[in-house]
Amino acid sequence: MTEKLTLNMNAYLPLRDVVFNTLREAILKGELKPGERLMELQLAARLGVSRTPIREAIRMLELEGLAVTIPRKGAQVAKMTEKDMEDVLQIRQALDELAVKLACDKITEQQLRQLKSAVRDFEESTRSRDVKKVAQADVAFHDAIYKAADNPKLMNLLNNLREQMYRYRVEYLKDETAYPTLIAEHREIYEGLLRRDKEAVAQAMVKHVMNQEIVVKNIIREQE
Amino acid sequence: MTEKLTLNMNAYLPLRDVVFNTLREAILKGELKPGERLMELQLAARLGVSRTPIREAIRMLELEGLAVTIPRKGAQVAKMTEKDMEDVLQIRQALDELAVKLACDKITEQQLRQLKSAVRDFEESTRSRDVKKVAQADVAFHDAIYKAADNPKLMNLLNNLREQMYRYRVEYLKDETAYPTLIAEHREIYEGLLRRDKEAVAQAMVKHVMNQEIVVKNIIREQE
DNA sequence: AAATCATAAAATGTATACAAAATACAGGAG
DNA sequence: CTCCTGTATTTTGTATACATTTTATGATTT
Repeated sequence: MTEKLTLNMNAYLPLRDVVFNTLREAILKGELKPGERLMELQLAARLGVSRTPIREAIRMLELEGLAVTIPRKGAQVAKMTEKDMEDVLQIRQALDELAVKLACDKITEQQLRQLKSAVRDFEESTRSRDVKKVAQADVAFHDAIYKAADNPKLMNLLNNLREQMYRYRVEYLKDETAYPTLIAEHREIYEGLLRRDKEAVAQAMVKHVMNQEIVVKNIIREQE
Repeated sequence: MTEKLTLNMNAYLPLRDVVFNTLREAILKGELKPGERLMELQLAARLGVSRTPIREAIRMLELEGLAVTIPRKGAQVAKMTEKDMEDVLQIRQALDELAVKLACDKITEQQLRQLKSAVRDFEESTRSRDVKKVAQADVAFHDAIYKAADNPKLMNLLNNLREQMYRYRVEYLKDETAYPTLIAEHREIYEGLLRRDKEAVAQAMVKHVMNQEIVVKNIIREQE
């Protein structure tokens, strides 16, 4: 529990949002560890604000599944067991399949071009050896598909699910031997969308998520 | 905006939770209408509490998608357009399909018996002509499947999606001519699970949700 | 009559104070 | 030494006060 947290003071955004973003980042980066208590007074002192915005930010973290609070006992950073991860990945698989199927019907020519360059950017990023960059490029690829699916609620859910496994995903992307497979899968998905071959893209996406599942589960097992 | 709201004072539950439940009910029952502003001071006065628990309850309503807040402008009851409803139903379809497939693998003998009686209860409820009862029995049927799927996060999501269309669902269940179809579909799903025929249950469930989609969309169109 | 601006009223944002509950801790009993 | 138990401390829950922003009002101008 280091003294790292600092607010990214954006004059106008309500403090609860600034605090929320700060805590969210800290949780995703692992600075606040799973199971760690989120004590209002302490956080308030560290961030130099009152308890009010802290409390509201915590309610918002619950919304994202990043914190769990027990009445009159306080909040802690959400823990994630292997089973939890399996559960999340099952859902992601179903929703990613849905997203790519919807995208198949609705994607525009322009969005196809954007997706193509996202595929290319991802390939390039893997050559940079910068895991953070790789992760970002991967997010961009999937976001392009989500946008094409034209279902904001679905996009929201998927972003949220992705966030819940962020920490493990970063670990996952450190394994450079996986890059060729990932690149190939991205290409396959892109080409399926280009041909608007719904069955093919659905299958490719399911495979893509399934591969992640296997690796991520291994990572969790190793950690224990 | 009637003076209806009253707190169900449960001595121990934090006020934010009591307020949350109260407002949630009011929104689902239609006492607080889509687009209506949720003003803290006013709600606080009506419910006889301070603004603090109101504010936290509003944050929690956002979590459920029942309220939307704009910084420095306040919260309002979430509106739902036909497109929103379509989006929700697409997601529901995918996740209900997932749930029933998972249930196919995991459902126990005991849970099968419970599901059977849920099917029977639903049939009986339709004879009662009490829409509220019918809705409850329908919820019980689906919950039995969700429980069998053994994925709490999935159950959570599905309950949440169901909640978001509660008002329309009740309208939907007022149409008695739909009952025979519903009963037949429930039976079909149950029998598929009994045979553990994954393809059959998935198909039956997709059909079931699709039928709802058609009817609910008609209802929305009529309202406009 | 419509538009604009100044001012007043009301609403949200934040901090703080006090109450109630949970936790930690020390001392004593067994 | 372990287990209670009661007290002190910490933490959460709630109300309230004040600051800031938004919204409403109404007079004034065109």
